[in-house]
Amino acid sequence: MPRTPQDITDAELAVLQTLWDRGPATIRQLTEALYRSGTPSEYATVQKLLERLEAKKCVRRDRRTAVHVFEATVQREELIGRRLRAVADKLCGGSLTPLLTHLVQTSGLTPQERQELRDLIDRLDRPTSRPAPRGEKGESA
Amino acid sequence: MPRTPQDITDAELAVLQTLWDRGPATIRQLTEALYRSGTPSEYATVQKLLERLEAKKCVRRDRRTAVHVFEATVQREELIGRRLRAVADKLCGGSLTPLLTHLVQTSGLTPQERQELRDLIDRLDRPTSRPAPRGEKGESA
DNA sequence: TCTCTCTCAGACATTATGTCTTGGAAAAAG
DNA sequence: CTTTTTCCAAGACATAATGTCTGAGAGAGA
Repeated sequence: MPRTPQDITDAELAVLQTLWDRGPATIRQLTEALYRSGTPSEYATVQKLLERLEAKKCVRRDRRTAVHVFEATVQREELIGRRLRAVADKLCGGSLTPLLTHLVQTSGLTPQERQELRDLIDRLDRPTSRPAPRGEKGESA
Repeated sequence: MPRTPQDITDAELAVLQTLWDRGPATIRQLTEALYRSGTPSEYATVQKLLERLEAKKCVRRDRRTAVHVFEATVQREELIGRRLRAVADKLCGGSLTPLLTHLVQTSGLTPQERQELRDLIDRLDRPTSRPAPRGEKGESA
């Protein structure tokens, strides 16, 4: 049975993370961010990874400039969604609710997080009202 | 960058699914469940997959009987948890709450499912019917 | 013009993974 | 007890994915 190739590999993800962090960038900038040195091989590696990311529609390349500039076209959220769906497909017959149940039960939510979650669900019930959009939930890096 | 090997591959998972569905079984039983015929090659393939699953502690082999009997030692739930944690590690700095948020927002819950989810969360607040809640390593923020 | 960096295309090495072969032991059949 | 069948064990093998690297040309700038 043929194996399912990974949608995005670890090395590719590292590049993507850098693009997420620093915004559009050139190969050289990415190379220096990922490796310390800028050896030709490393440069070419990043280049290849970008080429594959482009083929996978995860990155857009601006070819108008002499030195191409790359930009992520896939957001972190989107990737998360993809991976979650992959897990659901392989282990839950495609349904996402088991994942939800699992997470609620095992992720050790604090009372505060539980309350936030409740609020989030409540907000789904009446999508018309748009309460304070300021999410105090800080993204941990 | 060395790539991270998959914890459990697709073919291994197929074997595991069969064990989950039918309970403890021999290689032959599994082979016939997975393939229709029982050609020696296919038998050996299943054998190899079981061997790897055993090495990964996902399956226990009872060697006391002449014909070994295999049993899953990892439940579906557990695997789900592992994969979710993998996603969290790679995309959310290890935190599971972003996954939770994402799922609540995008999985298109029906009003009934939303209510069930609320009930589930409420049950976490007063674990009266449930004895000690699952021991969790104190992590997260 | 000369030099430098870039792009492009593709080679390469390593590993993962699914498949298959062989050799010998144990059990079953006679 | 001998023959036959089935099983276990160890490992070879082929393919594909993935990370890395090389070389040829093109274009920009000094």
